[in-house]
Amino acid sequence: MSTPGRGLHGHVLDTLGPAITAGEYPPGSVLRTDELAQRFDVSRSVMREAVRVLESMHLVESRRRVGVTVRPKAEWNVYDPQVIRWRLAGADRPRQLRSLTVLRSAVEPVAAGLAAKHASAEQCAELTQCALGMVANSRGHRLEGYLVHDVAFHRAILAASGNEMFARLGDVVAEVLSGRTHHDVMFEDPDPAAVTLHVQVAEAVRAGDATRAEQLTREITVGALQELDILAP
Amino acid sequence: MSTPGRGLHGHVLDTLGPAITAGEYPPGSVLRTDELAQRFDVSRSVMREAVRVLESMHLVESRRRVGVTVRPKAEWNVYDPQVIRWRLAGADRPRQLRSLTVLRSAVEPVAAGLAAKHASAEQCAELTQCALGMVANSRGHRLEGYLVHDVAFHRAILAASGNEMFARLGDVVAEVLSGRTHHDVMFEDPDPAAVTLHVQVAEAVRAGDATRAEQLTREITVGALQELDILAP
DNA sequence: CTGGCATAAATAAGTCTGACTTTTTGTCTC
DNA sequence: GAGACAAAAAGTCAGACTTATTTATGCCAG
Repeated sequence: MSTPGRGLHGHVLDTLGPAITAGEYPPGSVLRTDELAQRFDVSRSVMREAVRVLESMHLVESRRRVGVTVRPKAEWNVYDPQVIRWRLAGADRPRQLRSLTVLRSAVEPVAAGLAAKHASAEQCAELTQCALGMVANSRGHRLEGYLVHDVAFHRAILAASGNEMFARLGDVVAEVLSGRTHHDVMFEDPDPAAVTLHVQVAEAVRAGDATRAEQLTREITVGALQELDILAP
Repeated sequence: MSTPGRGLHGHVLDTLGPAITAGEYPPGSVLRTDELAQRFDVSRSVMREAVRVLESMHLVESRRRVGVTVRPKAEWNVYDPQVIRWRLAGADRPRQLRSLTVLRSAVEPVAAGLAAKHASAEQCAELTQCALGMVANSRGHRLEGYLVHDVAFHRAILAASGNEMFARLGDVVAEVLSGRTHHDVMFEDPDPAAVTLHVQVAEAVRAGDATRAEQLTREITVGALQELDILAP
C-alpha cells in the first residue's frame, strides 16, 4: 500500500515500525544501532536513516552513550499516516479504529458544513456521482463497489471543505472504511438508511445548506460510532 | 522550540524544512543530495538522514537518477508538529492559523463532551484549577499568566476526552493560543465572556453534563473563529 | 569509615570519506 | 520506432575517527 519498501531503510522500517507501535518494545526500551544493523543485515548508514525516520515520528529518541530509546505511546505522532497504518495492521487495531472513528465524528460534520459553503460546481457533481455510485452498489453484495464510492464520497466532502487539515484526513477515513469492509464484520449489504443519508448530504451541499449538511453528516458518523458500540445512553 | 538542532542533520532540517514549507522550492523542484551537502557543509551521510526525514514528512520524494523532488503541498503531512511549527514560523502563518482554528472548532467541542463523561476526579480538579487561574489573570494585562492557564485548560480538556487523537492536538492548540498572544493582536485583556465560558465548561465537565460542555465549548471556538474573521452569515 | 568531588575510562552515537552498485533516463544508432 | 549504450544521481557499504555522556575510580577531607 502507498509506498512500501523503497530502499533498504524502508524494509527496516516495515519491520521495526509495526513492532514498536505494537508495543513489542515497552517504553524506555533501549536499542543499539549497531545491533539493529546486524539484525537486519544492513550497514549502519542505512540503519541510521531508519532511526532518523522513527525519531521524526517521535517513536524513539536517540541519545549518545545511551542508545535508541522507545518513547511512551503518548508522545507518538499518531497522525502520521504511516504510524496509523502500522497500528491498524497490528494488535492495537480495535483501539486505533475507535479513536479514528471518534475523530471522524468530530471532523466530518463540520467539514460537510464548510463544503456546503465552499464546494465548487465540479465538487458538487463529484459528490453526487459518488452518492449515486453508492446507491447503485447498495444491494446484492457489491461491497467492493460500494466501498470505492463510499471512500470517494467522504474524500470529496473533506476536500470540498476547503480546509487543508480536513482534506488530509481523507487517507485516514479511507483506511477506516476499508478496514470496516475487509477486516471487520461487514457481510451484509449496507444500511439503506445510511445510503439515503449520503444522497441527502450531497443534495444539501449542492443546495448550499450548511446546517442541514452538517446535521445529516452527524447522523452518518453517529451510525459509524454505533457500529463500534461507542454510544452515550 | 521543543528539540532544536540535535545533531548536524537537525540543523539542516531547521533550514531546509522552513524553506520548503514556505514554498521557496515550488512543487516539482529538484534538489541534489551532493549539492545540498556542499551547501550546508555536511557529509552526504548527514544530508541523507535529513532527506529521509523530509521524505517521511512527505515534503519531498527521493528517486534514483532524478534527485530529491519537492512534493505538492496537498501531499504534505500537515499534522506533523514539526511541519506545523515550520509553517507557523513562515509566511504561510495566517493560512495555517486559520486551518488549525477551524480544526479546533470541530474537535474541541466533541472532546469536551467526551471529557464530561470520562474525566477523572483529578482531571476535573486540574480543569477547575486552570479555569480559576484564567480568572485570576484576566484583568490588568497579565497576558502571560492568562496564556499559561488557557493552554493548560485546553490541554486538560483534550487529555480528559480519553481519545489519544484528541490528546495529541494539545501541542497544536498550545501553538495557536501562544501565537495569538505573542505574534498577533492581543493587547487588551481577554474577553470576560470567554473567561466565564471556560469556568462554565469546567463546571459542566465536573457535573458530567456532556451536552452542556460541548455547547459551551462550541461557543468558545466560535469566538476563536470570529477573532480570525472566519464567519458564516 | 564515610561522604563527596574531581578525574579517568568506557561506551555508543555521531561524523566523514571514498569506493562501489543499481536504477533510471536520455540519447544515439540502426 | 525499437533496442542498445552511456551518463547521472541516489543507494549501499566498510572503516576510521570524533564527541558527548555516563559510570566507575580514586583521592582527600571530615
